[in-house]
Amino acid sequence: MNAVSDTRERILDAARRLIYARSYADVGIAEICAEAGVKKGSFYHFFPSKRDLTVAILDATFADLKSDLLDRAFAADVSPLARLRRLIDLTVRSQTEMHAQTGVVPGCQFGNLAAEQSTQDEVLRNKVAEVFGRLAKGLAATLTQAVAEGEVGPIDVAATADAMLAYLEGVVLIAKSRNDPGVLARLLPGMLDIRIMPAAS
Amino acid sequence: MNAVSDTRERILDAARRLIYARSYADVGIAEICAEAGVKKGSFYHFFPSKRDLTVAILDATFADLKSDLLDRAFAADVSPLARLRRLIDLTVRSQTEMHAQTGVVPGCQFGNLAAEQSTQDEVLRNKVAEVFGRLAKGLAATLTQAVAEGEVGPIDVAATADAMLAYLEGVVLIAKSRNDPGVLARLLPGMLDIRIMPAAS
DNA sequence: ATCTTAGTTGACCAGTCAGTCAAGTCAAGC
DNA sequence: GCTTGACTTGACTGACTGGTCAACTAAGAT
Repeated sequence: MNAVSDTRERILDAARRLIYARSYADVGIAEICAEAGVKKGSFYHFFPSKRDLTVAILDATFADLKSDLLDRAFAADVSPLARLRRLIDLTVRSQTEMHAQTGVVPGCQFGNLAAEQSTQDEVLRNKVAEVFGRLAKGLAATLTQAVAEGEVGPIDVAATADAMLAYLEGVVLIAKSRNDPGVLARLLPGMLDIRIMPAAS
Repeated sequence: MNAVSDTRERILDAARRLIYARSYADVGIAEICAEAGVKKGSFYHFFPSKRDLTVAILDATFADLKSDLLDRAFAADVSPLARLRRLIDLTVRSQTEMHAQTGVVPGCQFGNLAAEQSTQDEVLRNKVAEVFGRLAKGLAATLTQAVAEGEVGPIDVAATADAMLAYLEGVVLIAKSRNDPGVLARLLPGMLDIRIMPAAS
């Protein structure tokens, strides 16, 4: 037995791959264990339940998304709007690559789970909402800078961030339903023009 | 035995309600039958498989959406843009009502299924894509009129229709993940400002 | 050497899954 | 009355579900 076991990590990775490629309900514990090369009892040693595993997946997925895509997109070497452009490019590239490798547009892990589980599992719904909140916050921070730098006129920053996130999720979903990554390249740049104005008072 | 059996209809209605409230995978044939008041053998008399049932659900759902919402929204008594506004209002109202009745924002039946099944069931993916295509087509027809009547400047009509649909789906998904119908009222009107320009040539 | 603890296993549990099928019922048509 | 076809049932199939648990293993500490 190794000094540090990597079993938990193997389970998490296997589950992430399988669930992302298919869906939460379609992937069972037995399959995850087979993929990770462990037995079920080990699974339950590390994760009290399937739901707990999924919460851990969401955290790990967000952490990876942040280091692999968001931090790159939002690096301050370019203007705020250029960062949003870069976010779009990286997203298009990511989904396109996955399509090239697997034959399917997998969609967004968070959006997929939200659509599938929100009405049935309050813990998972809340967790996804939390992740969505973080994503929107990152967008809002960039928009705030864009406004301060005069790249963007006066807008409701929080609402615009939410709207951009919604648009991103929607475009990814349509691309997934058509299994055509070309949809992303065609529609996602439109995200840059989304503006929600402050309410008239 | 009645001259005309309503069993098929009862099965379809029961399945629609259950799957819309939860998810495709979370609702089993046994439960659908119990809800419809029939036995499993009857189910398989009318539907060869769960997937076939779901295709029928998509058709019935679209037909109802068309008569209950789309036809009203797109009635020609107002200008094209006003029709889009009406579509937004009706959508907000519909999801808000369902939230009031059930405590959850159920999202879009088509989007939910796309997210859950697209990578696993090619038949269902295709069917949803087809329905999305019809929805986009309706939007495109209205946009074409808006352009013709000078309400909207020159745009890529098909792309703008797709973008609007994507935005609608995304907003509904965010509202579902937050279980807050207020998101719809706040963000959905932004759909009116979405424009995808013709590619520069 | 013994104890402790983290990790692992295999067998089990009760329930559920989509689908199958022989047999039965009923109403309409001849 | 008999036949037919639409519809319905109850029991079944083999597989699978998330989760449980007693027993075991191995490494580190004492």
